[in-house]
Amino acid sequence: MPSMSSIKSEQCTSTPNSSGSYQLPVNMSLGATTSAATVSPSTRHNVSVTNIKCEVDELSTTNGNSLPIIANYNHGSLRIPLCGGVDKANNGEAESDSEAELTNIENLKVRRRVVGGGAMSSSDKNGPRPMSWEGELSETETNQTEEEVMETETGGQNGSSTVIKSEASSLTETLATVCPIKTELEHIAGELKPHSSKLTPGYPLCKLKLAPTQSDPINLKYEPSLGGDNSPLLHSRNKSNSGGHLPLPANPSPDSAIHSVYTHSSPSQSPLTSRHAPYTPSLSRNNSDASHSSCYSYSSEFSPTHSPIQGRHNPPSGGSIFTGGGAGPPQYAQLYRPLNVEAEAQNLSMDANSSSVDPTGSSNSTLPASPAGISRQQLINSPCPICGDKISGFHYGIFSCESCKGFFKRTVQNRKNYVCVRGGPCQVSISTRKKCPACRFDKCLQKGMKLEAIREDRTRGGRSTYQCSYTLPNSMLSPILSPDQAAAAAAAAVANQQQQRLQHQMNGFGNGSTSLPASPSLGVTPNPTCIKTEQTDTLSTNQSPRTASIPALLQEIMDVEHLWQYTDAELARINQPLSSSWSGSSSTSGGSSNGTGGPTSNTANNAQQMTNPLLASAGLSSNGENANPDLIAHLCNVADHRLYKIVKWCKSLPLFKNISIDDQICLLINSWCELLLFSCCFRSIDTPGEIKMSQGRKITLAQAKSNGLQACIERMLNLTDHLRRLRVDRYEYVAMKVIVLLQSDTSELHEAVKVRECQEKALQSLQAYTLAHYPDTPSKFGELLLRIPDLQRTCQLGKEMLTIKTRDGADFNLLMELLRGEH
DNA sequence: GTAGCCTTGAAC
DNA sequence: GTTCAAGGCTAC
Repeated sequence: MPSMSSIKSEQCTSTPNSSGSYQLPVNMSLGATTSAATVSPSTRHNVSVTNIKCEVDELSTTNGNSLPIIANYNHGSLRIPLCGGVDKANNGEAESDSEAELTNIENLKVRRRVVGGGAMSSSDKNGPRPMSWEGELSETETNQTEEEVMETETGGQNGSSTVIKSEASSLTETLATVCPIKTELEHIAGELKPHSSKLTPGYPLCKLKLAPTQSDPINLKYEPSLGGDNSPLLHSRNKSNSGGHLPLPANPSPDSAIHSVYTHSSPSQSPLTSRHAPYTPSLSRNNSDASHSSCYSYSSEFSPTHSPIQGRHNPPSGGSIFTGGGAGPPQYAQLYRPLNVEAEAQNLSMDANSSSVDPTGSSNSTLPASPAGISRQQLINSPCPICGDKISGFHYGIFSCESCKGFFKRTVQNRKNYVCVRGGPCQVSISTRKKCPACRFDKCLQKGMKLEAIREDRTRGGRSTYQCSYTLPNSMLSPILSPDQAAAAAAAAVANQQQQRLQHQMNGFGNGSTSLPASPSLGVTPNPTCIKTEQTDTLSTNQSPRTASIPALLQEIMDVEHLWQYTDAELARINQPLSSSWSGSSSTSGGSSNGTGGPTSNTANNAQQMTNPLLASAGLSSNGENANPDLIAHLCNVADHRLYKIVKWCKSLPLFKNISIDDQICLLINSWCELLLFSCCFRSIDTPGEIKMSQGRKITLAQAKSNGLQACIERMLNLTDHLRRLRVDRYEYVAMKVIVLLQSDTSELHEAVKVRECQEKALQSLQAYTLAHYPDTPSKFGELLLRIPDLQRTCQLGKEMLTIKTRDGADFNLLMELLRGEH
């Protein structure tokens, strides 16, 4: 993994060319190896823009690294300096370690996607109707195990905790062999839970944990062979997991860190989703096309030995492991279409027609019924996978009872965000399903209910056409899939659930009718240059009045900007320890190093870190008067939370959602710091000479000098001055963030072209916007882009400083892991 | 808020 | 016309 430091610091003078165009600093990210990023002329997207062409020239640095320093924009001659950081040679060792770690992880990475990803393409419109038969089965066999665990958990808080650990452990073991990254997520999920419980009142992040929220046999049954943990990082974490914290490994992988926070916090980009057409966060009944190409995977309640499924149909053409002829339950494939399995583990595809089943339950095939199969009626007679009640039909993606159907409908339609007072998971049964709606909803998602099945327009009648995306449980996978494949599917199952949950959470934002914080209030000082702050909820996005001169894409980007911001409630909770009861013992991240409240670094470092621009960029900081030794850990944890916010934000971006998960992670690794610092600078536009932190706190250059942060703050001030001079408004700001995020010139990208195209769209939108709104300053677009190299260099300085300041061994979670990874 | 029953309407 | 998965209604 190239590091930022691989780019040699260099600064040039920029001048516009005679044609008025600019060279785009394409290589604004961190790659040591760069490629030409060409933004080809395009007239797409209904945006009238000047054609953009970006090319990157490479320049050999003194240490032999290829340094892209020139981007030719629109045949222009303006040479944009690319600012780098320290010489790569200075960080060669660390980088090497990082790369080695990444290589390990990369090699072990779960296969998430279908090659080609075309299974869900619109060309499959002639497929069968979705669902009808593809759905839940009896959990007769699994109930016992589940109930046993539930009984344990109902023993109280301790019991609950035990169950959670047990499940996490089980899942860890399940995934450890082949899915080290996912396993890391489990650890991080557990670690971040305390964070979350303090952070988000409406829908705590703890609910985003990857560990099953119920005692799910999916994760309990599968017991892969261990010993396949090839990740030193994972191994380290496994060993130290007992404490519930995440000790940093000796050679922490920045990739793993980002991956962890990324997938954990927002798995909305599930392998399934990644294959979909652009996915709208809204709950709309708008996917009829996609529905015809729907693929199904198993519900999570399969019991292979008690399968109620009857296989009566010819196996799909093309063949798959599910089509019979071998060991395992091939009959399942004739009724259930394991999308996730196909996508992630097998790259299989099942022909929809061939897998169709008569919705009435009557056999329409001459194939003999499977001994294990049952009719639809038998299927309906099975217990509801959520509560165990009688199944009434196929509702929102699974076979469920009427009450759970209604509950799911009410919860989604009314955008309820329940919070489990116990922190979950609570038992959900017929007798207890009313007790904890939070856990019940969790289980609905876990079992496969789909948010998109709820019709936004509340249209009645008709057949629903959403995409069904169950995840094959390991109990089903194990006989027919390799442990790798099964684990991949299990991971996808969890991710799918997380995706749904996050989606629901996102849909709840900004809606006053929910129990969530009433609105996505901005956690930072509103910028005076903000010309529009349309904070529409996702459901009403399409109906919101739009300014015609604002490109649709830009508006979409703006619409998710609230995810970047902290709510007032979040800010209040996060900042609480700064001013009151921060005792140190609650250091959620530093449990292994400073959990007792002892100092983790000296006072000087403390003071410096309190005003560290990176922490400041997180939107939170101390005023420097709080000398509590654990403040550093707290602030860094705050920065961790900021990373989570970034993840949530970026995964909701209209462009970003269509990028593969691997590339999303890569992009995020490369740009997270730039994004943070840029937001901090933008926030400070109205305070010349000061970098504005949260809640009105500011840091001046003089203060920075005393803390040894002069260089970084100076650059931040300089960048802020430019932003002020350019009168960067909020739309431009959000567009630039996306452009910074979508750097396609890192060698790690699997689909660099796709990323480049996405960036191109963002560029076009920004250009169209600036031309439309600032016709008197046609150079504004180019000048905005010119600020990105400044941002990069500033970021590099900030990271270096923070890295130096924290080399005393303190454990600061993701942020520190990222820093140690030289990212 | 829950949950059983009813109504609706697109797909077949 | 039938099916069935949506949303609606309403007693509790």
